Amino acid sequence: MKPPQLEALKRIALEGGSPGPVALTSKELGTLLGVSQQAASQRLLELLEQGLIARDPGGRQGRVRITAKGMEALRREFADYQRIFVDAGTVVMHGTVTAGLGEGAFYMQQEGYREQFRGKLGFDPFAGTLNLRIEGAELTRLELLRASEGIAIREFKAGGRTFGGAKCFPATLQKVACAVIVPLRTHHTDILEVIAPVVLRDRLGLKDGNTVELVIERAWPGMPAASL
Amino acid sequence: MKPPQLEALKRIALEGGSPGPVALTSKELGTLLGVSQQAASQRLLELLEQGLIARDPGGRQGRVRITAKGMEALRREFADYQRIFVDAGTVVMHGTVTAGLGEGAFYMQQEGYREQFRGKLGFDPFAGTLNLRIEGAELTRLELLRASEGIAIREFKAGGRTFGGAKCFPATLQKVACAVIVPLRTHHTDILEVIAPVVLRDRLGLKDGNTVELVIERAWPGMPAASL
DNA sequence: ATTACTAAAACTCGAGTAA
DNA sequence: TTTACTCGAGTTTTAGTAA
Repeated sequence: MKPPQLEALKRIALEGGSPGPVALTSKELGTLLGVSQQAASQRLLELLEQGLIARDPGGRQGRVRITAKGMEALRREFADYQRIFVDAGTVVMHGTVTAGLGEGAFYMQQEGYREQFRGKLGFDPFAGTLNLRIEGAELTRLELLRASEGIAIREFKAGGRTFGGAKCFPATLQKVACAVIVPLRTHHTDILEVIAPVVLRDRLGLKDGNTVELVIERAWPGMPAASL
Repeated sequence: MKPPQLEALKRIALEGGSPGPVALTSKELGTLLGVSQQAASQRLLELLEQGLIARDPGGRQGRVRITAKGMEALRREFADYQRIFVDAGTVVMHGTVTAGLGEGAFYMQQEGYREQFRGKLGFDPFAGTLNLRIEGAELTRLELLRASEGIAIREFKAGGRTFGGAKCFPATLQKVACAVIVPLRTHHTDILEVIAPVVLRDRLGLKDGNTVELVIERAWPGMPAASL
């Protein structure tokens, strides 16, 4: 299907052509598309020929509905946009460097976590985390991340208490490889914790209040389906 | 933006142009779009001129990324498709006529429900429900319905027990006006209950195992925003 | 290799108009 | 009213080719 035809089909759908039928003359469609009545008539004939729409048979003219085949075509298009906005393998987020309370370092000292990071991320993390505050519209992406699978970090027991499970995602912070950690028992905050084999603050000269760009890998080819 | 330009922008996004940049020559883009290298080059120039994409400045040529403005345009398009598939006012579902356990009739005899149906749906329902089993992909639409507002039916007490709240949606079953009832305390089943002023089984000659098409009104102009 | 210009071919559009 | 035909004008595309 050619782009102008797709545009027309989408327009008909937006006007209520599915499950339809909807009253829509070629003149009206032309106005909606910003083309002449003749051009709109042409589009309708093309869509008709491809079996993407049907015209009300016995009834009066000017009634159009989208066929199952037409809806299929639109759904394929919808899936493309979902890939772009929802299922994108890479998520970009901007965060403001924020002082943590030091708990990050406490957790990162636990050998139960460290051995998992070494094995699953391929690096030995520095015993501390960089806290990034996420704002506004990008909080949606944090939700997307929480809903994603990631690399599982098991819970474990040590020193008479339980350390909860988490998941992490490989990421890049200004060209430095790192990882984002999302606790499973999530305390819905706007803070994202980043670990790396180096001291990110020193390496990148970061100070509280600086804004950085983080590229997170949500999904990747050959991603282990089950790492639990 | 003209349809062919939108098509090209979407293609670039699918190839990873956001946050990009992605390596994409005009020849490759042409192949992906089914047009010549020259036409693809033309598209890139048009998109560039509108500020929808940017080319990698200092670096080697053939690297493209989509700008914030370009992503905005794609998001508008995405929103259109969401309107078509997610927010559509009318939901069409197919169901298989199924024998109920008779509880439907018990509930439909309660005056506490009947008076609400009379007032809010505008018809006096027959004291029984038609059970439709929903299958496969259409279960998603059932979820959509459960997430929709609908017309609220309040809970009430009678005979020493509490009858739970529900919501209902005006619907049409093979040209007969009816309504779909969704209990608030939903027992996530694949059964949809339909009520009508007539005995649907008799009126339409339905038998267990028949498949029928149900057109449900999820939203309508002038819909009461709050009926709770 | 790449991008993008020119010129001709191929389309698409809208005005006029028939049915 | 409406749809959809023809035809000239304008636009887009492609091949060839320069940079």
